[in-house]
Amino acid sequence: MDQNEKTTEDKIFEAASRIFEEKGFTGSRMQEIADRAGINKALLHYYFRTKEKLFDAVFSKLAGIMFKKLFSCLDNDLPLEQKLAMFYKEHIGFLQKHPGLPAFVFHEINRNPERIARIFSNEQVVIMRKKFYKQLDEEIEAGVIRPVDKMQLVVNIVALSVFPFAARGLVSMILGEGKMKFNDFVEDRKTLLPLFIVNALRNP
Amino acid sequence: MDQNEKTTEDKIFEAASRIFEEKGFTGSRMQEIADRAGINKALLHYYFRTKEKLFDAVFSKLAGIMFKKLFSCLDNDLPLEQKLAMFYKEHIGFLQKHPGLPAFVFHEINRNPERIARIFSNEQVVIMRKKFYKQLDEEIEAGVIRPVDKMQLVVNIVALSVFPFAARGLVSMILGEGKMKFNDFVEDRKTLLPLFIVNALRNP
DNA sequence: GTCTATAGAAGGATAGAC
DNA sequence: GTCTATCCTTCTATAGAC
Repeated sequence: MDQNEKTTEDKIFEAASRIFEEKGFTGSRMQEIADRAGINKALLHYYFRTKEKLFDAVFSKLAGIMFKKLFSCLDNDLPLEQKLAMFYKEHIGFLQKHPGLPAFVFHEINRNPERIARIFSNEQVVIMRKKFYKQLDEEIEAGVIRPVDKMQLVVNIVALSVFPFAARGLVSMILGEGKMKFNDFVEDRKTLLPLFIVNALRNP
Repeated sequence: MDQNEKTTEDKIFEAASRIFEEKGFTGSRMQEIADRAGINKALLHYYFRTKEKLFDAVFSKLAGIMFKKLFSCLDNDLPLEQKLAMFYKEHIGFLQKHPGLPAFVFHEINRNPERIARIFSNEQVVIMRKKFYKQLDEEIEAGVIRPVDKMQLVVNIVALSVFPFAARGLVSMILGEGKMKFNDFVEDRKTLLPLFIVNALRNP
């Protein structure tokens, strides 16, 4: 396929992804999606019968990307310290490319909690958790880190990378004008956060 | 005023707060607000001419409550360790009573960044920051904690209390069914997080 | 597959009686 | 202040020509 010859379906899907991610389901208009895709409304309905179905397709894709990235960043055989360094580098890098994703996903999950269950097969979580918990247990056993509640730790780790993006309107404002300051701020976190966590876990 | 004799304006305001917080501006319907308030649509417009104005009133109030609480929790003369213990106890306690507030505020700020500037006078932030930064500098000077980027630390502290609420649909799902598990989970954080932060800041 | 035109429903807002 | 009735715009969705 030629690079510049996207199918109409792809153009629609990309347009819808941007609009939905930016404005949410209820804030988005089919007309605006059609305009951005460079076609008319009727064609939207020809490809994806309803707004709901179009949204479903987009949300599944975007939420899928987000979770897949999260898990893949934690799924390797590095020792904890390197794993954290790798995680924050990769994960914050990903979020820099999709800064609106967390707030979008969180908002839409609140609007319709059932939706997520379809996408987010618990198996992925269970497997990832099992593996990562095992690693933590071993490092606790070996005395590398102090004993901790593992679920709480996972939430802490993720919170520290995701939160600034979920709240980026606020964080940006406090940091001062311009996208650049926000980007520098999260860039720094790629190296600061692994240290922060490792320190928090160090045995006394 | 009698306890059971709320004014109509109050009934509208309370109904609107619940609906807007749950569904956001674009997802909320004036009809639904009227129904919950036990009146009809026309009366909504009599009190708050437009949906936009009604939303403005609600958002200012709710966002104001959220920030005021955040700042007041950090504004005391306790030494760092006690301050953190107090902060998480108070702040998580507050969020337990308003679990939908963070996602709501973050979403609406993205939808309309100018709105927040009107509410969120930078003065509050500047004053709070100055005072808290001074305390951190003193504790660094005294060797109680290691040198850190203070802005990054503030974001970390807030991220750890707020994130589980912003993402509570997800966190709840991972924890398993039922509100109770989520509530237990965040309840534990009131005592775990101060330790986590203090450890992360300890001098080697 | 793609368009124009339009049906049909929903939602915000107002007029006017009481 | 509060209600009923209704206007008018906006939006999703479809019909039908090409």
